[in-house]
Amino acid sequence: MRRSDRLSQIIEIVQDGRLHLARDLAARLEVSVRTIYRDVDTLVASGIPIDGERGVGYMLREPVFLPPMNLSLMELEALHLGMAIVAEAADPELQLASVSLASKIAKVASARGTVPRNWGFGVYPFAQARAGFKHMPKIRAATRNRTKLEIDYVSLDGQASTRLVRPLEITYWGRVWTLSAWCEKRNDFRVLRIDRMERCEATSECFDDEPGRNLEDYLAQVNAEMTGTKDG
Amino acid sequence: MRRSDRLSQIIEIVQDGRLHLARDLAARLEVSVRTIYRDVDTLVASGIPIDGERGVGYMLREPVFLPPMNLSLMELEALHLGMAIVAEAADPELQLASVSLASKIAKVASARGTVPRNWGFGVYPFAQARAGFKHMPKIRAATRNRTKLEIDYVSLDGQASTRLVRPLEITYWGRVWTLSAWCEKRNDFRVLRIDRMERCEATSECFDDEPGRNLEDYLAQVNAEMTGTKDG
DNA sequence: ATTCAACTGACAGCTTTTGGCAGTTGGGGT
DNA sequence: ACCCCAACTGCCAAAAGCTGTCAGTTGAAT
Repeated sequence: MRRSDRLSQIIEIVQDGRLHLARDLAARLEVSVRTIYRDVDTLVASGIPIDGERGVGYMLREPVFLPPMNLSLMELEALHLGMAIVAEAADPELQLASVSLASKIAKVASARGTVPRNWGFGVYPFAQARAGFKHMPKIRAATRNRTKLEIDYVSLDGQASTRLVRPLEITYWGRVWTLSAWCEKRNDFRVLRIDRMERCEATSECFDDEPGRNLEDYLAQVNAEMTGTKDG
Repeated sequence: MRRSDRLSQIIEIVQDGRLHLARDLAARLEVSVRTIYRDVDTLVASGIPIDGERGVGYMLREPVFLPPMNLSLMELEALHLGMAIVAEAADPELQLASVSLASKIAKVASARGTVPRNWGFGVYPFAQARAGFKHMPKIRAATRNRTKLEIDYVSLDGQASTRLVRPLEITYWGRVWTLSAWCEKRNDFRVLRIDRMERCEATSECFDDEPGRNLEDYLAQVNAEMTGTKDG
């Protein structure tokens, strides 16, 4: 058995929440006690929270260990969404857990361009991630297929409007999903909160990657705003 | 630098989505090219999706890599619940992603006692994970505090009943949450689906760890059923 | 004070990893 | 058809890391 396999095995054994003696682990894995001490050392050094107490034994503090894993973008999104929902819907204990898990993941999966970086915007603490979530499939499909959307929207100050937009990018803000779009009505870029959309219909109207109205230019504009004159 | 550290570093480097030559990696990590080839082999063998093309270079196919992590039981539960909800509520693409993520996690975090192993039972495909979820805090608390619960229950065939139970273990079946409990009415162990509970109240009545009526004996009984005479 | 079991340091022997070398393979360009 | 590039493969000796044994020390509980 390779060393690395043995290390995972130690984790698996210790994971049951009960006490384990180095002696027993040694017997089970057919190595010397000394080696177990060294292995435990290695594991602790790489962040696995094994508590050892003299005269007592070993125990894993946090009972579940997630080995390295690959996620598709979609899976990461599902995870974020799930945590967002649980954070609001479930009982306080689970809320805490989902928030802490989300932050663990966020800390770790911040590869450029995959998870939207949190710009300085305020996060809207009152919104529900679930609200208006029913529109997501349509919006996602329209964004992919480059078809325009017709949206009944109610802005935060209660103003209702109907607009035709070119969906560019869906962004998740921690608790709120937004759609960055080119608004044909205002003839400008707009960020629409998905939970404020009363109605959302796909149209048969397609749109092209017109300069000045595409995602790239939108992002460029946002970046300019962030680095340039910072005026309300 | 240890080998395992080098492996993680390779992942980190390759994660940027751009092309990398073995030669460059070798220079950066101060090892020979030969070693890089071997390392990439190791990584691919352990499931990290690195694409290598002759004459081109290396790239990571899936852009998000989750390094090893420690989760509390509660966090794992939040994750499972979140995936269960997303699997039902969201659009098809996200559904797929949440299911595949859930199975990845399940495959990996299947330590005895932490995540309930999937016995041969049928999984109820029609239920909603969210249904009856409002009872979860009470049930969880009662399970921890060893206080009995009074439950209005409607079985699958429509039979309504009110029972006093000792909550022993909450189990997640992929789409349904159940409570394994000692039922004072039937004087036997019962598995109650949480989404079929109409009402669920904590009582002030505590219970002790009586042999024959505790979790250990319940699990033993289930195990006996699984390994012994397999009769409907 | 004794016991228990986690820990530590040292050293010889063993296993794995590494670098270098000499190839092969597949794709793209000329 | 030819060449070039860079991923890949097999082989071997040297280097590095891992392991077991042994002889201790430490901290906590009894």
